[in-house]
Formats: sequence, structure tokens, C-alpha cells
Amino acid sequence: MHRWSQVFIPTLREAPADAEVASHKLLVRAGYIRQLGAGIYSFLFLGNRSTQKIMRIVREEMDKIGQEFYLPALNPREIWEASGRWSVMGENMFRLKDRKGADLCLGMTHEEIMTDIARKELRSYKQLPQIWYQIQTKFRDEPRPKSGLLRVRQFTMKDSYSFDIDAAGLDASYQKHHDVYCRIFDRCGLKYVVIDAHSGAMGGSQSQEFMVRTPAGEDLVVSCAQCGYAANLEKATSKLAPVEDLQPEGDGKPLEVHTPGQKTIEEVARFLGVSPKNKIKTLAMMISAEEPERGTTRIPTKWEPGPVSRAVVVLLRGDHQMNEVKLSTALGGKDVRPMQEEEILALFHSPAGYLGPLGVDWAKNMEEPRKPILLVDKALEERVNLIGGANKENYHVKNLTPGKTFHPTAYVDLRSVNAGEPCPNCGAALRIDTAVEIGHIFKLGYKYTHSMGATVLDRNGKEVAPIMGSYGIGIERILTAAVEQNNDENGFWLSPAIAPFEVVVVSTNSSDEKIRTAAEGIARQLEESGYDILLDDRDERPGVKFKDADLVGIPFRINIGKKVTDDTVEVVQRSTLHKEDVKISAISEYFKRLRQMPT
RNA sequence: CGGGACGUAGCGCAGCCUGGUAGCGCACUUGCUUGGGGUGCAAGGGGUCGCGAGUUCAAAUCUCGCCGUCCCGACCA
Repeated sequence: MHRWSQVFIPTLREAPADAEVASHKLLVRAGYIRQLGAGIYSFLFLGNRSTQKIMRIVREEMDKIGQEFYLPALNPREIWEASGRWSVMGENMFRLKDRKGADLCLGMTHEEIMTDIARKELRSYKQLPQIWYQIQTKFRDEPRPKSGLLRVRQFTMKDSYSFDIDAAGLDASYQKHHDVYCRIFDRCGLKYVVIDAHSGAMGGSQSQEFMVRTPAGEDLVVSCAQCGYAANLEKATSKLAPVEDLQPEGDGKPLEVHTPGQKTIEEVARFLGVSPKNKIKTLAMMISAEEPERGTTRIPTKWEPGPVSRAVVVLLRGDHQMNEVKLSTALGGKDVRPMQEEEILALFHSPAGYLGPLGVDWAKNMEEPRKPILLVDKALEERVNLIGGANKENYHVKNLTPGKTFHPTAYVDLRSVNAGEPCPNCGAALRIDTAVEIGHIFKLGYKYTHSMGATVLDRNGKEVAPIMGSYGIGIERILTAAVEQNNDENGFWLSPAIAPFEVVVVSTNSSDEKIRTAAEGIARQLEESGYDILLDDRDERPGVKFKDADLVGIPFRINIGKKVTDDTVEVVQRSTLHKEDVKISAISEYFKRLRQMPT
């Protein structure tokens, strides 16, 4: 049993001026954490108890499907060179030198180290599948740490890696992680959604993120309340209401119209008396055609113009917005930037405001090198008689039909979904929320086993690379997300499973002998029944103790006051502030029942 | 990396413009008081005013440089 009078719980009446989001303010005020530097936090007594409990849950569940390792956070450069990520990780990786001048880094993730063990030790398909996990400190030199514990430079991650002989095996390992993650987050008392995430350009075939909705979140989640569809904004699609196409004008061939001074979609649409939905939005972009050099320490952080850049032109429906991540993914993960004025003139021979697809020699397909790429959003596929720029100042063109009057390099989904658009599955209105990512499961494929040369013999005696998955949970983010999800102006409340204590026993008057001994007795009794108890035995006024108890995240409180003469105490549930009188003799029984309840 | 703000006691802030004894609330210590929602009274302790230069008889205050933190953007396995 812990006595408040003897432990260190530095609660604050006021939050530091730096703190903006609820979890940051409250975790500092409740004495869970203190800041050491930008994105660097110390965990004090309560904070550590809570994260330790989270880790225990993670271990219990992960042990059902895998084996716990413990890998070094200090990594030699060579291992990261082997996968090519020494340079890819760029400035996000903390780097240092040892006394001999050798390069080292602090691990941001552990695919390399795990794959190194696999390539040295795994010999036969008979040893597969393997699921290896660890709970480890990760270091990432974030460009902008923020929001308290939400985006930090040092944090604890449960990361696991699966090795399977084939794709079916990976499917099974992936599914096991999915199910175990759900159990972990359920046990932590979180409300979360599992969303489809874009798996990036690195050959990953499937990826899902576990997200907790909160206004403090940095990610955007598109979801449907009716059918449960949920996806990252970078992946989400929507069904579109049909659009009535325009009738062809004249002979149906592209027809130039004079649109003096009309540049924006809205201006042109109004000028010509049509809807923006019948207009083409033309976006001129540039990509770098070259990957950063491997095996060097040169970190290309910025767009570098030069002969390697290549034009990419995107056509969207007039009222749609482009999603840059979708575009980048469609281009194999390359960085994209808007064209400069001179580049626009060079390609279109026209100033911006009148750009369109005609008169440019587009690449016929994605494989064709060097020629400018014309990507047309899927919402324009099958559409006819659209209006776009004429590549001539003060002129637009009618009767544009993709595939007929011009030929796209490819049709790709490139637009961002808007809230309220129909769900792609069921047609109900989609919602968009900000959310925090607490877990991520990812089918890696052969990226690391190939690049690092890990192989086993299959049943035919042939050398094959195992297929991998990687899976992560942010330990502190579970705590942070829980606080974001359950708080009010007086504090927050955690699920008993992850709260530093399950019950705080408050003696309302420590100078009253009867009250004090009753509080001691109840605390001891509950502790013997297996509960984590904090006894507030401080010589403080009741108001002070109540305020503190409400602040620090403990889900239940027992007030011991004047009613002890009646053998009665008061149990308060923090989440609802519901109060109930309970006989002292019935207190253990009462909590046995409460423990099953959601908080 | 671009834009903005801030840095004075553990926390929240004033003082700076107009240079001259470093202040307030909370917290802390001691005593009394009070005892169901941050009691009241009294007496105390605690500050390299982020760091370094410069101007000046004199710098928290003016000038320059640096560092740190936060916010917006860029970025984010």
C-alpha cells in the first residue's frame, strides 16, 4: 500500500504555459511527467506505474503469439548501411561517433537488427514461422516535437517482426498481430478504429493503423458510422454522385473559347455558365527522377532541381482537391513539388490559369522514360465534353474527353475525400476526424530479407528469403490517448488496468482518529483482496484531497468521513462522478463487481 | 528549414516602452486556526532576471550575437 504522505506526487494547480493539448497539461499537472527538453520527458512515480502496467498488458498478450527479445538501442553504422537506410533515414536519425571515430546511431526501429539475427541464425523452413518482439526505447530526431507526449524524440515502442516461409504464413502472422493488438487496446480501455493505411512505396502489400480519435491528433481518419469503413485520408475513397456531362458543341472536336482574364475554376465556370464539376483542374508538378545515392552520408533534405527532374501533370474534377500522398504513392514514393513559373511556360507554352492537356507529348505509360506524365484522376474516367485550359492565354477548350481528345499516361485515384461524401461501401455520409496512431501493423514483404541477404532452405532444399512483417505499438501513446479520451477540466481517468492505482482511499479528516483508522483498515483490506491502493493520509483539508484525487487518473475513490460511525463510506466513480454509500463490511465485494465494469 | 511568440523563484504572471532598492498570486517552512470540494491569520525561506558581449556612472530594462522552449507551415519509419 502506498501512502500519499510518503510518495512523490507533485500536482500542480496550473499547467505550464507551454502545454496546449489536454493530455500534456493534465499529465504534467497530475505529476506523471516532467519535461527535460523538446520532445524529451521524464516519467515520475505515477507516470511510470501507468506505463509499466501498459507494458505488462502488452507482454501478456504478445507472449501468446511471440517471444520477447531485447535488442540494443545503440547501433553500428554498418548494419544500417546493409539495408540502405543509413542514408534514407536522413536527419531523423540520431548519429554519433565513438572514441575511435566510428559511426553509430540510436535505433529508430529494429528491422535491421532483427533481420541480422535472422540471416545469421535461421537456416530452415522448419524454424519458421517466428515472431520476435521487444519493448525498447526508440530515438527519432523529429523535425518538430509537439503536443507533450504525442510527438517526442525518445519513446518506448513494442515492436515485433515476423518471419514466414510464404505469403500465406505472413497472412497468418499479420492476423495474429491484428487480433492481439485489439485485445491489448481493449484491455487498456481505449476506443479505437482500425484503418487501412497506405503501405507506401516500399513493396508492402497491406498495412493497418490503430487510431484513437482526438482533436489533438495529427492524422486524418475517414470513417463511416454505418458500415464501419475506415481509412487513412491518404487511402480513403468515396462514391461520387453521378454528374451530368455537357452536350458536345459544334462538331464535337475540341473547341477553343475566349475567356479573357478568367483564370480560376470558379471564374471560368461562371463565365461559361457551367458547373465546376464539368471543368478540368490542371495541376503542374515536378518530381525528382532519381533516388538518393546509397551508401553515402549525403542527406538530400530538399528538392534539388536539375536535369533529373520530370514533369507530372495531374487532372482533377474542377471541384476536387489533390492528395499529395496519393500522388507520391502513384509515382513510386517520389517527392513532388509544384512547378515553377518558367517550368510551366517551358512545358505548356502558356501562363498558369489556362493550362490543359492538349498539345503536349505525354508519356504513353508509366514505364516510358523522360516524357511528361499525365495522370488523370479516376473521377474523370468515362467523363465527356469537359472544359479545360487551352494552353493559350485567355482561352479555354470545350469538348475535352479523356482517352479520346487526349491520352492520359494513367488513371489514378488522386483526390482527397471530403466529409459528407458517400461511403464507398454503403453510401452513408463519411466523417473525417483527427486521430492519434497507437499501433501499426505492416506486411513488409522481402525488403529486408532481400537487401540483407537472409535466406533459409525450403522443403525442396532451395534457398529462399523469408517474408517479413513488422508491427509496432507506442507505449506512451496509449497513456496519452487514454488521457485525451477521458478528461474534464478537473483531471482525467484511466481504466483500472492501466491506472497507477485502482482506488484512492481518502480520509477526509486525518486528525479524526476514527476516520483515520477506518481508512487504514479499508485500504489494507482492499490491498489484501488484490487491489492497487493509494491511501491519502495527508493532513490536508478534504477539498484539497478531492481535487488531487480527481486530477491524477485513478478510476475509483473511497471517501471516509463522518458516516464511519454508521459503518458507511462513499465510493466515487471518477468517470461519472457517481457517488454511492457502501457498508464497510461490503467494500471488497463491491469492488469485485465494479472491477468488471467499464470505466 | 521558413514564419511567429516567449524566456524574471517550483508553477502562473507583472516590471522592460521612459535604465537607478526585483515584485504579485499559488506552492514551500514555522505557529495558531479550520476540517466534505484548493480554510483563515501571522511570521519566514527561496531569484546567476536564459547565456555572452556591448552602450552607460549605472542594465531585468537599451544594442548585437548565441542558446532554449512553444505555436503555424514544411516534414513525419
